[in-house]
Amino acid sequence: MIRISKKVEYALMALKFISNSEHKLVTAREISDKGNIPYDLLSKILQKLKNENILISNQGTNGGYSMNKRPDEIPLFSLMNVIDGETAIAECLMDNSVKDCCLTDSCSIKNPVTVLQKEVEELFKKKTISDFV
Amino acid sequence: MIRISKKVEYALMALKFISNSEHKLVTAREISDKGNIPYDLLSKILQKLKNENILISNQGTNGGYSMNKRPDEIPLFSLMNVIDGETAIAECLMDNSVKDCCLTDSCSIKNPVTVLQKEVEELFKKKTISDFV
DNA sequence: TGAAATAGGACTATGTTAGTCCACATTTAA
DNA sequence: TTAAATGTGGACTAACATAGTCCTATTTCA
Ligand code: FES
Ligand code: FES
Repeated sequence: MIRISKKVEYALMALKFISNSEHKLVTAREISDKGNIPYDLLSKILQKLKNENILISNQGTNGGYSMNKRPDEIPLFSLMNVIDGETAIAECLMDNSVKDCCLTDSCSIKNPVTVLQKEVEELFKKKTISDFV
Repeated sequence: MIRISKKVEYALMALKFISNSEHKLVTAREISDKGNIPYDLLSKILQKLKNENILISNQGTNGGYSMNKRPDEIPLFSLMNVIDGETAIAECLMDNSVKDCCLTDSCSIKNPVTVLQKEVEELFKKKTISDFV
C-alpha cells in the first residue's frame, strides 16, 4: 500500500496552521486542539521539524513555534524523510538496507523498479508545502 | 513510507518470468526456485492473479501457469490492487474507510492530499507490466 | 517560585506485511 | 487404478512498522 503516514499528515496540518498564523507564535496545544491531533504525538513531530530547521521554537511561557522557511522551500519529499525517515519504493532501494534483501542478487526487476522510484521521488520533490497551505 | 510490497514485487518477478517463457507452462515451483521466492507465498499470489484473469492455470501433472493478458494490458496500479487490496495515499481516502478517521471533519488538507492521490494514481496507472518485462 | 511551554526518552497498543502449515482437488502418467 | 505432480485455499504465526501514551526534564517569564 502506498500512503502518507498519519505523522506526515499531522505535520502538514501543523505547517498549514502555523503558516496561516503569520507573526504570532503558535503552541503545540493550540494546533492539537484545533486539528484534533494527539498532543504528545504532535509534540514529537514539531520537535523534529524544529531540529531540521523547518520551524523555530521558543520555550517557556508564551513560547511556541513559528516558520523558519517559506512553505515553497519545503518539498514534501524531505518532509516525509524528516518525519518517517528514509523513503523508498522498495525495501532493497533504501540506503540503509544493509539488512540484505534475500533477493539482492536474484531480483529480476530491480532496474525498472529503480526507474519507478525516481519518478515517484520526482513527484514528491516537486510538491511543496505551499501546495498544502 | 511509500513502497511496493514484497508481494507485488514477487508478482512482478513472476509475471516477468512467465512472460519470458512464451508457449510453455511455468510452475510455481520453478518460479520460486529461480527467483528465490518463498513457495507458499508465491502460490497465493499466483492464485490471485489467476482469479483476476491475469494468468491461466492448469492443474495436475505437467500443469502450471501461463499469461492470459499481454503485459501492456496490465497496469501496475491494478496489479497492486489485486495483490494488496485497496490502495490510497492516505487512510481517509480509501473507499472502504468506513472506520471513520477521527479527522474526517477537522482535516484541513484533504483537498491537496486528494490531488496528490490522483497524481500518484496516474503514475501507477500509466506503468504497465511491460515496463518490468 | 510556579505556571506555561518545549524537549525528549521509554514504553505500549494496534495493525500490516510477510511467511508458514496443512488438508484438499485435479490431472496425468505409469 | 493408483501415485505423483501440480494448483487451491483456509488458518495460523512471526516480524515489523505505525500510532499513540506516559513520564520526567528543561527553559522562560511573570
Ligand atoms: S530486490 Fe528490490 S526491486 Fe527486487
Ligand atoms: S483526514 Fe485524510 S487527508 Fe486528512
